[in-house]
Amino acid sequence: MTNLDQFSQILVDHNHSVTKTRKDIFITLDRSHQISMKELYAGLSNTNRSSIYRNIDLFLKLNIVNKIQIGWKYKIELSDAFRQHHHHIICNRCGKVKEFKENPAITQVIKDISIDNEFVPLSHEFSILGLCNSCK
Amino acid sequence: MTNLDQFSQILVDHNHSVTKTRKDIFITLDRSHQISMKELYAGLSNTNRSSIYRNIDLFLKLNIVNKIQIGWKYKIELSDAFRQHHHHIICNRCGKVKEFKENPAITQVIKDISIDNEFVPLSHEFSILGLCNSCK
DNA sequence: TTTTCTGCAAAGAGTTTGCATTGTA
DNA sequence: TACAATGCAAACTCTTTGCAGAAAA
Repeated sequence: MTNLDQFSQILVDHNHSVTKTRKDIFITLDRSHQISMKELYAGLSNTNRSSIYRNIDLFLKLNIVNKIQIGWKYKIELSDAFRQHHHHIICNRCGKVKEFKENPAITQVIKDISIDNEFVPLSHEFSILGLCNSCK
Repeated sequence: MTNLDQFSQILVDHNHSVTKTRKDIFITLDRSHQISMKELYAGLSNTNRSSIYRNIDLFLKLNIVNKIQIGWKYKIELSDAFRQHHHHIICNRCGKVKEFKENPAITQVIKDISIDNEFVPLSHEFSILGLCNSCK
């Protein structure tokens, strides 16, 4: 099953239509690692901005995408349902984003903290900010 | 030395004036854990929004405050220079934010990942999202 | 007194909304 | 066909900018 099939299935399961606009947005996201709203609607010039905003909103609710903070702004990326779970290393100077894989130590910390706080963890974010090899 | 003194010292050290507006903003931040821009300028009705934005911008550059993402929006909080380093547990339903202390396992992960990626880590963010005790 | 900071007003992003039209199931 | 989704235009919120006057060094 391709990512696009899986995506369509999620829409159907939640009684949403599988439209051309939605597939186009999904395909664009699937091709990029993380993308800003601006880049997204620049790359989809035939699609109205409102529709993109409405659909990203829907995708967030259905946990198809995540919103991540990069500096002052945010970007969108596909959720763990479509990509291996990972975190971000962000260069403060050039803004470049690298990814690193989830790590058992992180998983354990989340478990411990959640128990201490009587909290049900559903997701988490972890970013390391600093200077990349070429900027340091 | 109080937080306010330390704050003034940072401004002086970087050749910025210690103005009433800046002190007012700092005092408000010092009284709240994390605060949105809206709450900030609502609480400082005598101060113009532009000045608040300009000063928060300055505070970010001087590492007096941090920007943290809470759901779709961001909030501002004092940096580690003024508060014990910590992370956030955020309830997806009610939006409540709890804090938890830095943990040696996290520190170690950052060290390992940074070495692997030839990266100089300067700061990091870690948030656990899910459901709090009253919402679960 | 000189330089930096603030308030004001206006402009610019970014995002949301209502409604008529179109497309999907 | 009935309902959900889209496009369009307008409104709204959030943030930034230029400039003149006020405050800090």
